[in-house]
Amino acid sequence: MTDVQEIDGAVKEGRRERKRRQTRERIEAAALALFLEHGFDGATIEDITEAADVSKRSFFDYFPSKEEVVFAWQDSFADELADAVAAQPKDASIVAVIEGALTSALLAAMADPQSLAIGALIHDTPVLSARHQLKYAKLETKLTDALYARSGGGEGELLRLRLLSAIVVSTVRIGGERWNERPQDLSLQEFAQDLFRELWATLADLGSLVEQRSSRR
Amino acid sequence: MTDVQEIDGAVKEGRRERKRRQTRERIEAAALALFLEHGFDGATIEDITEAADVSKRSFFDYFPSKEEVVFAWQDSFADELADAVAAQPKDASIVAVIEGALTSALLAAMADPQSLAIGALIHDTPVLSARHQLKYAKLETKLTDALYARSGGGEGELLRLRLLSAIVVSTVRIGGERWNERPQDLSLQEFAQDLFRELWATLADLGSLVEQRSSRR
DNA sequence: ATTAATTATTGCACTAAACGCAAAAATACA
DNA sequence: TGTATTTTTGCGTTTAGTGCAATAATTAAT
Repeated sequence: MTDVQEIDGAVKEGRRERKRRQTRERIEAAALALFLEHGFDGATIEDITEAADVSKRSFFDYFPSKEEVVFAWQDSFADELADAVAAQPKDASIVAVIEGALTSALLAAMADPQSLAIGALIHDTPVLSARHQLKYAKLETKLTDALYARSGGGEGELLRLRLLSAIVVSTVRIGGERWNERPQDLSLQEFAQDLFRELWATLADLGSLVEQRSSRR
Repeated sequence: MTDVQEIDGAVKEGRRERKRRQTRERIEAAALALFLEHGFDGATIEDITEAADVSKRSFFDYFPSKEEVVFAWQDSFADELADAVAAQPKDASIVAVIEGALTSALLAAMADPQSLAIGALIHDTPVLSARHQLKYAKLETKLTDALYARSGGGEGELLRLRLLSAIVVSTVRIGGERWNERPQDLSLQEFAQDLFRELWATLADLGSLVEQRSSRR
């Protein structure tokens, strides 16, 4: 008789997969702990592999670089956001879609209590900051794709959706920065509400400013 | 008799400063040429220093890292933009200020014929892409500061200006990507005009969308 | 259970980036 | 000319990251 097999249509993880996942988690945990204690540059890969009890060489079998360990935990955010966009009611306006999807994705992502400490680590490690910005760029393209797939307009729509995505992602980024800086007297949910309120208000103001301008011509 | 001295209040560069500048330029030119020929990773610092005829160690006396050579040439853009913002007429609307300042700063920056090739280099070198995003982040804060200094509103204005800056910088970034991708049948000036027209139109649309939404409540 | 095929882990050697330090060379100045 | 200052260099060291081949663990087949 073979080991473990399908149960509900999906293949269950055997010893191999399980061990691999455990090792990966061990490395990740050791790395984050050391980074938070000694800073990103203050912890070498050897320190990490020693703490996780694997060879230095194996580290690179699990993560392509030292930086990636830091960002691995939030790799799924963009996909979750895209799913949340697709899950919004079909007749909702684009504004409502964004606010709904973003809020739910954000609440899910910020559930991790470590996220604040990691945010601080990223904030004061230049190379991590740079890498972090890339995340936002990817998030932006994913969001654009999700919105485009939704309201399947023509190609002319693409630039606008791209701009809209950029605006939304920027809002998230700026909101994140504020959230990390300020003493939080608000719940995350309230915070997100306020942030979006401010965003929509700003857009409304800008919109009317622009209207004035073009009508004056 | 001493060497060279003041002429119009400013100290002129002596042999030392001149040589240092020349060496810096030599390294920069050699590096860019090699990067464009063999890719960023395909050219080692030794290759560069050999071509520039300086010791490997000296490289780091001029540039803190290999990456910085690529970005050194555009270090001044953010400052030029800030200056351009300050130089706009006092009574201009914020929309006009941004369009005017951005256009003039962009035209100046894109004058360098190498900028396109460098853009391509950055585009397909992940570590450079990441670093490049940081540039936009810095640009954003500088723009926010410049706008804030201009229309010296209260602190409540800050978040809005930050959002606006983010929107504008995103527009520039997306525009830059388009500019690099597409075959350019337009002059940069026309291109910038079209881009801003699209931005303002998008903002106007969004603005009215948001108005509808909040009035429906 | 034994064996064969996969896959994971490791050790070792190697390249290249980046830093510290002190000697040597170039430059400025008196 | 001589002396102080700054620049350049050489050398050694650390660390990230890769390639490769040997070894160990796991799975699958007989």
